[in-house]
Amino acid sequence: MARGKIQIKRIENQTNRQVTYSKRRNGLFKKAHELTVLCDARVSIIMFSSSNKLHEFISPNTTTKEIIDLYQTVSDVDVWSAHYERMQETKRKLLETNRKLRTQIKQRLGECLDELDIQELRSLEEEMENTFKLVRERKFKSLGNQIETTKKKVKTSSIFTHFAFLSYYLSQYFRVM
Amino acid sequence: MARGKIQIKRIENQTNRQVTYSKRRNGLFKKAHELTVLCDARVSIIMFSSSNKLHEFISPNTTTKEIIDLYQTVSDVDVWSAHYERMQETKRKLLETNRKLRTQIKQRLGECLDELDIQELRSLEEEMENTFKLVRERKFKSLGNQIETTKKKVKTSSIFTHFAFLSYYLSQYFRVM
DNA sequence: GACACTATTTATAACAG
DNA sequence: TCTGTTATAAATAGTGT
Repeated sequence: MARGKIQIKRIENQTNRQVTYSKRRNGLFKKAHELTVLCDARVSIIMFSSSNKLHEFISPNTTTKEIIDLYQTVSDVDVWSAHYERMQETKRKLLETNRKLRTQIKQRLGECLDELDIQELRSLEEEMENTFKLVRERKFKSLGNQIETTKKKVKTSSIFTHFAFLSYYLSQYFRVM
Repeated sequence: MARGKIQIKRIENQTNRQVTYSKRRNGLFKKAHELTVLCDARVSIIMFSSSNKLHEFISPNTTTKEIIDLYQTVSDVDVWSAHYERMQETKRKLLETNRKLRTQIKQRLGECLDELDIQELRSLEEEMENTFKLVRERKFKSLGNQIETTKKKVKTSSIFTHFAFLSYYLSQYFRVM
């Protein structure tokens, strides 16, 4: 018997609370099911008891995941938004950085030079000149290393192989100079 | 009046269905609220009407996100991972692209040349040489444009300004040659 | 469409076994 | 702790405004 009007406030007695939780949970789920059938709706109920026990209801012919995905799509107060926005921002910045890097590379390939003013062209020219020298030196050094290695290998390699490399080296050497 | 036992089956009349949906939804939310207070529980209800309208209930002092996060932790249903993984993958790829672009630029600044073999050095050398020429030509052309502009402006500019620019132009010209 | 009424059904708090 | 009973509160279908 519901003796006296129910006061809606926390049931302090642990046992009564537990019993009421169980009963009302069933009631709630029953109502949810009726609503589903009567009104052709989809309902997801997720609940945690005071002891953090999970109970859920989900309308037949759907899944909780489906409902949550839809919820995410439809609702503006997007539970995922904090993460999502942050990642979107990161992605945006990375794309922007990549774009700038690509422009730099293009300019170092002689493209998009129109965008540069005379000062920028001068810097770039100087930079290219320096790097060109560095690369040339490096290549020369690399060739030097190779000929050293070849000298050491010469005893075990055929005179033909040795000669072939020497020819290549010399051609590169004069190309470089 | 609830005249006659309610049959739990879809209400075919569109209007009645809509009304019942609204009424029962309120009833359900009220019950959920009572359960929250009486039993110290947390409840999340997400529902979609037959016309895909979203309605939700969430216990006070919590958020839908919290409940869903907890739900995900406790149950095995993996709600966000699909989205999350996809974005992580995108980010990873962008960072990788970014890294490669930076390496290319460094090499075009004469750094990190150790990583290149002789063939790569040769390509790079050639590329640098070509670009250097392009940049030089471009600068020369840019200077040419400036002197043209200056010629046209000469009537309205002082002879001093004109002479000063010409000196600069000539210094650049001989620098370029 | 929202609200008011009301006969009835339904849910349930307190209690009992 | 659970299951059942029951007096009573609450919900609500159908109707009217």
